Amino acid sequence: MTTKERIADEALTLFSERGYQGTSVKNIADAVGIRDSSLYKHFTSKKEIFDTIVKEMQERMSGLTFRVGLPSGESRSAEAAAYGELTADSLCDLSKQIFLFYLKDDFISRFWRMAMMEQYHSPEIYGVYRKIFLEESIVYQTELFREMIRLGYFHSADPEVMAISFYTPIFFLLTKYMGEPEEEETALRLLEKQVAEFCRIYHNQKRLDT
Amino acid sequence: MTTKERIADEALTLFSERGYQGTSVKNIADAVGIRDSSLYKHFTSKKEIFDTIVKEMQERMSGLTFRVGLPSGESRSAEAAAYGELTADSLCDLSKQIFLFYLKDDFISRFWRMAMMEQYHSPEIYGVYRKIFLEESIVYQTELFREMIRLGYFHSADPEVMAISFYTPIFFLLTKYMGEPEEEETALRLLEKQVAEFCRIYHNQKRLDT
DNA sequence: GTCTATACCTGGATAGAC
DNA sequence: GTCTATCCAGGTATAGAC
Repeated sequence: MTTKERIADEALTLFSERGYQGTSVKNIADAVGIRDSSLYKHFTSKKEIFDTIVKEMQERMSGLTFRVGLPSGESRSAEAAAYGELTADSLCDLSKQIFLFYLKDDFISRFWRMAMMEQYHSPEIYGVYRKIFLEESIVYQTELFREMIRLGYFHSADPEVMAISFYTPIFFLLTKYMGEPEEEETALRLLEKQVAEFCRIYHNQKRLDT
Repeated sequence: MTTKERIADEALTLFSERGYQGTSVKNIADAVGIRDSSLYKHFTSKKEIFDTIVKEMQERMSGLTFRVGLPSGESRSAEAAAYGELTADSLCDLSKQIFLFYLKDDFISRFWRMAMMEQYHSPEIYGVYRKIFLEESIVYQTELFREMIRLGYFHSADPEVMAISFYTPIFFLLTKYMGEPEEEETALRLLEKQVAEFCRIYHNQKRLDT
């Protein structure tokens, strides 16, 4: 890890804990173990460190067609088919994986926290935050459920309603337990109950026998 | 409105737009139309202004047993009975009222925005924010659905799952459309669909005929 | 590429006249 | 209770030696 990378990394940690304005260049330099003035050999300004972090997140998110847990490169109908093979139990596991990915991935979780705090201070982070956590997930899952219904894996229903029903509890629990890692078990138990109910309502058991 | 109240009011507006640290005492004084030094005749510090706002919110929230739209003073089973009389349509109206209350009430919406940004900077606001927007709503609605199931207004189901299913879309849509007031119609349309589906799943139509 | 030293500014807060 | 004047701390950023 180069010094430049270490600066960005420590900055993200501090930004996610104290906010952008609550973090001084000296705080970052201290965390890295250099003098604040030395930091300007790597970045021209504090703002540039912030921008670099945002850019890094954008790249990670476009590289990773994650969204719902699958590697990129596959077509939506291929993904839908893969999901369709899932039993209710493994759909539950999947939701937990998504939940824990956002909660535990060092970069993502720190970025989420920072973005939540800073979304109204810069138009750029406002856009990135909303795109990733509020819009793309819903759009993507809507298309996925639409496809899965078409293929007969789920009962016929409004796919957008399904996407919102599936995603909003995950979103809520992430928001709620992001600040309380020790309550992770509680969150997972609640999530489990929600997904079980979701499956009870929408999942087409019969399709599994064909 | 006294000068002291105007200071707190303008401060809340600025805090909700730029954050606590992003707002200077001079910014607040300018908005009120006095010099920054004069402000210290009303508050001993910037922090005290912030604390006053938090306290005000706490008082509003305890005075108003709002939570789901009913005036305080009635017992839970009385409330449940009142809700039970609702048709699916009026339950939908109710959810919109809750949504619009949080979104449109000047004080609440500014406070929400500020709290979202500042939750990790002061333990006190962390507590208040989570209590109001993440915990109390769920706890309260869980008890309410439990009662309504007992009275036969809803099908038998896990009341906590119902509360989460009912509240998390509202929470998500609030988070999403808080920054985009011009998209209010979109949000209401989505909310309507969610509540209709919720009623389709859980509401006991037969009970309405008794 | 790191250091010391420093310039420059803004922000929070106080003193004291009116 | 508002003003002017002022203090002091801390923050961003630059210059120049090593």
